[in-house]
Amino acid sequence: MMFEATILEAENSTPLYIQLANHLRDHIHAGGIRSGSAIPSERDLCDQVGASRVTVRKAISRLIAEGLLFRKQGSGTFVSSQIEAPGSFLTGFTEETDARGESADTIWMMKSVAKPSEEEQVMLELSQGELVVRLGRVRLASGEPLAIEHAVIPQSILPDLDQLGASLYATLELLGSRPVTGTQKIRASLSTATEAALLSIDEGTEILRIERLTRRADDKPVEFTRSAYRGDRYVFVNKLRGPYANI
Amino acid sequence: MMFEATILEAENSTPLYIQLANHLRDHIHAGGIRSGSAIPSERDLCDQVGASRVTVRKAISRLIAEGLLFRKQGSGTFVSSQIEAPGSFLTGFTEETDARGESADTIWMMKSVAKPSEEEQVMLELSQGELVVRLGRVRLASGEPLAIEHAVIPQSILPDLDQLGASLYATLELLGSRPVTGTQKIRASLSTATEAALLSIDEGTEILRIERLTRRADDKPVEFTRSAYRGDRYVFVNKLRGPYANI
DNA sequence: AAGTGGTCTAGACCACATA
DNA sequence: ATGTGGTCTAGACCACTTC
Repeated sequence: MMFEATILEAENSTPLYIQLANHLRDHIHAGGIRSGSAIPSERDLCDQVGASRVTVRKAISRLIAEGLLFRKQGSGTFVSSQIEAPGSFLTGFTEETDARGESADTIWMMKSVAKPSEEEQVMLELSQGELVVRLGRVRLASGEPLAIEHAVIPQSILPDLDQLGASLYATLELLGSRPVTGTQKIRASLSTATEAALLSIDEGTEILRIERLTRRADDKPVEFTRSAYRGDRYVFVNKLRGPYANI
Repeated sequence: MMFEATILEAENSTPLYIQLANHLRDHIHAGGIRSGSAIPSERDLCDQVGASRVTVRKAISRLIAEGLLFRKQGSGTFVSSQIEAPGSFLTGFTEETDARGESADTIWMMKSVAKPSEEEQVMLELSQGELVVRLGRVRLASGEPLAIEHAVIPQSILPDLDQLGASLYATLELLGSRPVTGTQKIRASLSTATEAALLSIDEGTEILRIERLTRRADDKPVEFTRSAYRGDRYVFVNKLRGPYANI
């Protein structure tokens, strides 16, 4: 592989290391480097793109954080063998379903501004009197009901319900409230009569319940979502990565 | 807060940025800085400990990856408000149970070297004829059965069963095969008769099934574990972090 | 011995926040 | 205006892998 010095534009407001990471990612995805093969050494990349080694390492670290590359000291930096999707994170239902090759649909049950419950007030760290947006949805995969989702968002974060597009996460990103951390609680349970009706299953069938609280970089809670997934059709897949994969 | 230049030892083989991260973490946990308060600026830390800014930033990035700190551009670096446990990762049953303040116990059902099943051969990417170590355990929390775990490890990674201490993960770390990435599949299900007997529950009760494959930094599979948790007592808690929290 | 990633320095300029 | 984090450079030495 050989990059040209011209691929990085100093005038571009995007940091050099992100530009370089994007170029490398594109090149690898385009088949420029096979899985298991080494990318050029850090010093070679410095020469090729005209950047310092710190910058090159930062670009590589980003792709390592995504799971696309891994380093071997004294040997080189290599393309991971993973078949998996690239480093999306904190994905919503739509992205996840698309990634599995299924079509995602939504039946809206609720979309309103309301007073928070006591629990929601605590979870979302709301100030007295602050309102919330409630989103109730039945989620379909390949045309069949798969999950019930009930999301609660502080109104201060999503002041206008009309701003809400197809994807909640895409909307939040646009509004500068992209969630970057969170906590999920997952447990096995049995379906209630209401859930059974909405999901077209029998009452008392196994259900996977997921409770998710996500936060912005400044730790402000963004979204509290409770979901109930059909236990017979849904498997929660979870990629693990140690905190020090990159640093 | 004021650090002394003497806290960092150049002769120590531990990198400076890790020494500094450890000192900062200890200082914060000892109550030296309250949640929400700012730590000293990066340049101040440089002066105080006699390190370059790159090194100081790397130390801080590590603590951000752990979730202990967060940065606000133009403003400062602050201690996160979380009450949660520090940044352990890919935790095993023992660590997790301890963290909840419960006592963890184990009843061994199996500890042997055996031929892998076809599925295990594929999952663990074994070469022809390679054997595996099987560990079958009932896990107790506060004296009551909580889960059944069945772990499979390539014999090449754990050649001597006597090396196995109380914690599988601690042993793997010692052997240089610390898992750093992995994939988990979680689903809701109902207990079989055998599981019900082992867990002291009724047959057909809700069960949370977890399947986990972990890998080393060089992508070699380390451990394939299937677990069955009592649905009425166990909640799987999962912290989320975007890939770019640090870089 | 040569090449690779791992660590580290001492500067510099920019964008943003706070006052 | 000052201080903060965000980016970037051009070197250096070390530890490890490979030949």
